[in-house]
Amino acid sequence: MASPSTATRVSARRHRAAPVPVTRYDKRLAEILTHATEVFCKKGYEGASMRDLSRATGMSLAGLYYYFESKERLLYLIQKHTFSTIVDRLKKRLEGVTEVEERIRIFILNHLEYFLANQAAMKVLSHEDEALKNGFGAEVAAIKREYYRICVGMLDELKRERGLQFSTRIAVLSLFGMMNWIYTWHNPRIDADAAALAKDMGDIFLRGLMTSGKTTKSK
Amino acid sequence: MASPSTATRVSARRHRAAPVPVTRYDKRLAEILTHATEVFCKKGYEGASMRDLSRATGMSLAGLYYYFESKERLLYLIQKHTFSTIVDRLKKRLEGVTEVEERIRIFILNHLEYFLANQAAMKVLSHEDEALKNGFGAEVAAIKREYYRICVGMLDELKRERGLQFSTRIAVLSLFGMMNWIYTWHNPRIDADAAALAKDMGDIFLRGLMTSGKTTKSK
DNA sequence: ACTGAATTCGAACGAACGTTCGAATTACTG
DNA sequence: CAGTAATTCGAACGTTCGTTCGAATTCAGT
Repeated sequence: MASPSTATRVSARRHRAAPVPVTRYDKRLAEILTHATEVFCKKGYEGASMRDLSRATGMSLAGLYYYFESKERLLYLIQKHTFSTIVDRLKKRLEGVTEVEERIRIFILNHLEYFLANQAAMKVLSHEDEALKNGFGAEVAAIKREYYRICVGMLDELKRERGLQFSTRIAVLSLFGMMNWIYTWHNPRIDADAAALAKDMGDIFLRGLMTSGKTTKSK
Repeated sequence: MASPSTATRVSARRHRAAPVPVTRYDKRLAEILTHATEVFCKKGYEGASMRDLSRATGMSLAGLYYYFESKERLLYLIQKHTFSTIVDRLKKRLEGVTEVEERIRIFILNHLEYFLANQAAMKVLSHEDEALKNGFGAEVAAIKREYYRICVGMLDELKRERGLQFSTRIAVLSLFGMMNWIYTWHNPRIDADAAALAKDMGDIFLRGLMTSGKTTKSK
């Protein structure tokens, strides 16, 4: 029998950093995902055809369907992998860091670094947000919610710790807006790198919040 | 002979607030644009079919082509009209206002008010940014550049007047990010209105810039 | 070198796409 | 009310879409 095509297997288990077999299948799938990401980025999910993907990957139209069962599932695989990776990296970076402001700075830096290093994937993630139908969309939305809540937690802590007053929801979503909008304008030839951008945006955002207290500075 | 279909006419002249004839043609076109905006917003430009538009407007598939010669030109009409309107309103509101900070506040308020009052149109404008091919895209891009430059001018003035230090480009694009991202999250049932949002975002942004002097953080 | 499983392919499917065209209908003017 | 222009439509066009399927090819283990 052939045709796995569910692409859920990805070489069996994933828990507890096993050697990770990285079968032929996995490598090929990863290649396809990379090329597909580029195409989706350039033409949009709806605007990209399976024939475009076939051309970009060098694989026949029918051959692609050995690796995933539908175009929508392909987008799901890209989004799921991209978002999971960024969340995982964030958690690793936050380990052991307790100071609130530094945690928020790390959050911003992690986001922007990954964003710029994987521009195509992040554009697909941001731009094709609503492209997945009910079934597939739910799982990606769950990861997004987790990511969102991490940021909410940080800002709530900052608020409590320094007695500030602002709407956490608006603040978080404003921050996401600043960062995610990058995919519409960032030009690696003229714009600064992730670290510099993270500093600038972090300055604007944090200083903006920090002077928002109703309390007069008592010190 | 029939079929204007260029849709450039829009009842002849437009300069100098004439009575504006508002012909039958103009009214019908405006109706179609409204419905089309809704459809593009819901399904995306590529994802929306001419048959979807036919259903939404109640007009036959062929009938639509009496008002515009292609789907792309329809998107162009929507974007051009939306963007021109927001720029016009901004200029009117800025007349006579000289204080820098107030001008920036007006800029933010104008943007958010129009954004929330015309959510569908603004989402189509933001989201389908790259959908127009060379010919059509250039004109919309020109309006966008003008809008962008207005904001750059304000921030440069703020910078000079108060002796601040920050990258105008990053600041402007961060502000646009904050504001434009709204289309991905704003829920009229739970979120505040434009005025409140403009205040919150204006506070974060302006205070963030204002304390951006050379001064190091005071611990 | 042989063999069964894993991978790839050419060719085709029906459906949906954007667009066209001549005829039919509706609205306006005299 | 007639006649002309403005508007709308049904039906079809050629293309391209996502997907399928059986056969062909390549790979891994003996």
